Amino acid sequence: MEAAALEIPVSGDPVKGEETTLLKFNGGDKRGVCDSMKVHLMATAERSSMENNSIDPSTQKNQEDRIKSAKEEVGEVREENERLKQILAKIKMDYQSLQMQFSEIAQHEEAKKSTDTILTHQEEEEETDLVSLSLGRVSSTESKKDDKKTSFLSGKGKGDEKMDEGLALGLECKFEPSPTEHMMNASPENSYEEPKEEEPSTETWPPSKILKMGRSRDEEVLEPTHLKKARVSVRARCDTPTMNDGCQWRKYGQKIAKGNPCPRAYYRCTVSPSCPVRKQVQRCAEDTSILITTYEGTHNHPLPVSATAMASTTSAAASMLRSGSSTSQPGMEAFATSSTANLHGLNFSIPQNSRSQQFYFPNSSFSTSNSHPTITLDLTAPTASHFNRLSSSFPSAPRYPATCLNFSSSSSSSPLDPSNLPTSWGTLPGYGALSSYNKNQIGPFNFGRQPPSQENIYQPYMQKINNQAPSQQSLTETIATATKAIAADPTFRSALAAVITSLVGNAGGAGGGENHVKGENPSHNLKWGEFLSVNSALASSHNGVGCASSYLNRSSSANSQQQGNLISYPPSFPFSVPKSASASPSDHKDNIQ
DNA sequence: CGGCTTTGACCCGCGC
DNA sequence: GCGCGGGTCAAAGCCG
Repeated sequence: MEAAALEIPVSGDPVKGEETTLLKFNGGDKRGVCDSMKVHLMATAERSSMENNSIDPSTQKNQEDRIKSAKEEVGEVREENERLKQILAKIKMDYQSLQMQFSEIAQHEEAKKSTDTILTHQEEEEETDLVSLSLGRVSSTESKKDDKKTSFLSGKGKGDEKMDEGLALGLECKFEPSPTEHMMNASPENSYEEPKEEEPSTETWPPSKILKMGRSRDEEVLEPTHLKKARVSVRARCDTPTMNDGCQWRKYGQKIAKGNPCPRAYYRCTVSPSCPVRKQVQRCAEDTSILITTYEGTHNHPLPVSATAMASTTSAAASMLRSGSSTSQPGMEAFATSSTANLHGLNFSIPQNSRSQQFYFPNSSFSTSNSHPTITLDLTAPTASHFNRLSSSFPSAPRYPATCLNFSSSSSSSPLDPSNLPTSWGTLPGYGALSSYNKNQIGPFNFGRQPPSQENIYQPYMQKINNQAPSQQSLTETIATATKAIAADPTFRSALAAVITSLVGNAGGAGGGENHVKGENPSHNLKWGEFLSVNSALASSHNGVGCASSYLNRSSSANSQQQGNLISYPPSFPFSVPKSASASPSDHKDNIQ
């Protein structure tokens, strides 16, 4: 507030040449005015009292005049004070209004920048081969913040967040192999490109594809070197050595890769002897709680229903990757721009010429390294901290994915929460404070564990397990989101339509996949809701450890009533219950019955 | 005993 | 051509 200084000449009798006193005060300060008046009056009184010693009628008149003048001055000062107060009030109001306007403008700017920063961040990520792709995982708080942006998509209550989260992943990335690929492979390049689907969501494999999928090296050699199999990398927080994607894997090697002290394990699909699919599992060096699973190749056999979720997800991602690398950029750009808000984000990095073009979708990313185009599904980082992946997302970010399957997080009531862990977990060597275990629990994205031998390599890292919580969105919300995305982006309509079809059409999880070679999973015969419910029950009764499965289980039981309500959710992630995370054949021996 | 994991060796591609 | 690193093989060991 400005100081309006008033100088009030307080003069004595001019005639007598009395000294003049200047009273200064701040206009807005009422107290200052009063004090000034006091001073003035006191000075006047003193003079009058002194002058009274030599009483003189004429001087008395002068004193009275002075008093009057002083009173007048006081009145003037008061008026001035009032004026200044008014001015001050005006200034204050103006300031407040300007402040509000500024805040509004700032908000608008941030909203605009949110999309701009996307591109900026993508440039940052060009340095890496694998660009993070977080499928909408957002913290609970962040998700609320993002509600503004995505509210038009979701428009759903909080209660359903959990379920949607699991489904969101499917919606965002799950594609029915056939329709999606047909669409995506429209470009000439794709005609001979190796299928990137890691795990097809359905059994409907195009014959041509199956023929392509030879495991023999001879066939692979035929592939153009520059078009090696695309890879789909899934980053997820998981306390278990590998995440259970529902498929059967056999470990055939392990190496210490450069730049990461954590060993990289190599698995191959054992569902079919000739299945060419490989996967690599490695912990993130910067955040060992994050498990990076990279899929390569395409299954040449029907998949268990439990494996279709991840298969669909990776398939969709791979399809997008291929599409992005082969189709015209405008298409992808359109997809990116229109889907950014709707689909919780995919970050596409599509090299064009020497420089990669990236299209940001908050939680997902595409990138193509030289020989292995890779798409990373980052299920670890909140959308907002997408670019803080690897390191910052874990410690700081609330672990409440808003839109995706929650691979890594668990709520306070999560199975990973010590308070909820089976008591027997307390002493499991590989899990720090955790303990022994019995069986894996069934469930979608069941991050199963591996035998102790394999867990050993991760023992040091298991100690970082933290309590994490899932947050999921409703199926309807997700579908609404996808629907809007479709509406918004013509180039991606088909793909998302396929996704939705796959999600909804598969509801009930009937048939589809076949049970594992070894060990039947009774839950396969259950509908989605039943599946979840059963899983919940099993989780509690068998000391289940699965990551995502437990989350979904929980969400299922949370949204419904324990095991009571059987919500028929699409079997996006109906994974089986392997004993080990790798879901190896042997693992299924111990499938929960 | 069968099957899986482990792990060192080997192969291959790539960059210098 | 050489070295490095990624990926795979396969024998040995382990486990149920």
